Amino acid sequence: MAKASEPSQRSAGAQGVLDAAKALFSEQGYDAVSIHAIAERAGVSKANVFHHFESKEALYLAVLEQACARFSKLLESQQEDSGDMEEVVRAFAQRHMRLLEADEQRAHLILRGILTNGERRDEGRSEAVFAEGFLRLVRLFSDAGERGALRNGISPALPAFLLLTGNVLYFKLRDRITDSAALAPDAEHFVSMLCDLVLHGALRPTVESAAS
Amino acid sequence: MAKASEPSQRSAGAQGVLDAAKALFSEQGYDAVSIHAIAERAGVSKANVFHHFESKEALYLAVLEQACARFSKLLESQQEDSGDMEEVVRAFAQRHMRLLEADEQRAHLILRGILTNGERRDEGRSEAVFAEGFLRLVRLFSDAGERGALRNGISPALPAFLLLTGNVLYFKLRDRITDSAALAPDAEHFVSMLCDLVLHGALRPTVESAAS
DNA sequence: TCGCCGACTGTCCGACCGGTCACCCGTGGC
DNA sequence: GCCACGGGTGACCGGTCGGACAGTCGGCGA
Repeated sequence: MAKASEPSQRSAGAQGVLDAAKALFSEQGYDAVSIHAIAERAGVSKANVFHHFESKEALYLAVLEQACARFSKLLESQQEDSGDMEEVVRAFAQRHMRLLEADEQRAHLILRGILTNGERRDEGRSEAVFAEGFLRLVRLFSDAGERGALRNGISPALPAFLLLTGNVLYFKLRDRITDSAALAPDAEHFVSMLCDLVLHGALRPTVESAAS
Repeated sequence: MAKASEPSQRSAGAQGVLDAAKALFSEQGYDAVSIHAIAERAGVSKANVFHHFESKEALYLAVLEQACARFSKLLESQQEDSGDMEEVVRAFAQRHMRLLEADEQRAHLILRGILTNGERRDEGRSEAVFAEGFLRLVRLFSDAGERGALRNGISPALPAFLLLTGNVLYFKLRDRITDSAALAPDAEHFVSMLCDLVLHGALRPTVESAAS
């Protein structure tokens, strides 16, 4: 049977189930979604879902795996050799945000996997794709630290952490903050401002950055 | 019946159910926890749970309400009139982190309510307790901005956002980062470093902060 | 033409879900 | 002695869950 294999190219029916499951899981979470609901949304019978995936858990894992794989692929296709490190960091953060916004279901799915700890249903896959971006950013700041560009007492992991979690939480919460306290007019402005603050807060001042 | 009232002083049995529910909800989420499991943990019968709370949803809400009320009370009991604003911010963030750590179940419960959007089971209560701290911090930075202490292009909401979300995500993820990339030896160091970065990144440099 | 195979379905199952109900029991007031 | 009452219980309800299974159908290679 083709259930356990991973041809990365599913049959049309299986992909339809996968898409329906992705939509529902991403917005309601694992427990709140029934196989019946997935089948209905995909326009197939419930039994057909089990024909393509051997269990609900396996289906969830397949959905998440596909999401992580695509996100990861897009993330690592980002080159980062364009001159000075400030620009590299800004470009990275900006593209990271665009990656989140490119497929909101995918992003919410992965974030759900990271933020709902304990359950361990995803076998750490969503965590891994987060760590991937995180470690790349850490390396950038770590290199800067070895060049003496980091301020004293700042761990290289901190600005990396703030950049990523800032992006992620802005993405998750933006529609619930907008009016109470204006954070930013849109995502691009937010990322720009975020980079500005974090870079200025983490890096040792240079000569040309004397102006505020 | 005492079900709908809110005497804030439950009977011993009811509080036992409430405590068991808090523990389970906070670590598994609403859907994954059954009344049976709550009853078993509380050492009472399932029917007894319904004797004290009229539905599962009402029980969840009661748990969350108690958690939010206590967190909110502790949060607003923090005075913040101790000299210069840097120290006020540092103290605020430090106490905010201690508030998270003081009762991890409570913190996870509230964070779950904030991060699992959409479902709207909590009627926005956990969101409100987050906004409470957020708006207080925003006001601090907003005042600083009016005194001209904020760097150009920095919205007062941004440092407030970073401080709170930094705390929260460190709290949620710390045990899954520790070895891969050292973020901080402990929570107190993290908060200290976080404040350092955010304040330095948000505030206009003063004369005595010329040293890195 | 036939047989096979994979996609797909209707139907059924046991388990468990949230919730109800009649009932029991210890205690305090009369 | 007796009754009212609130905490607590076991048995039970309808419904839904994830999952199993036998079987139908259409296409395709021999």
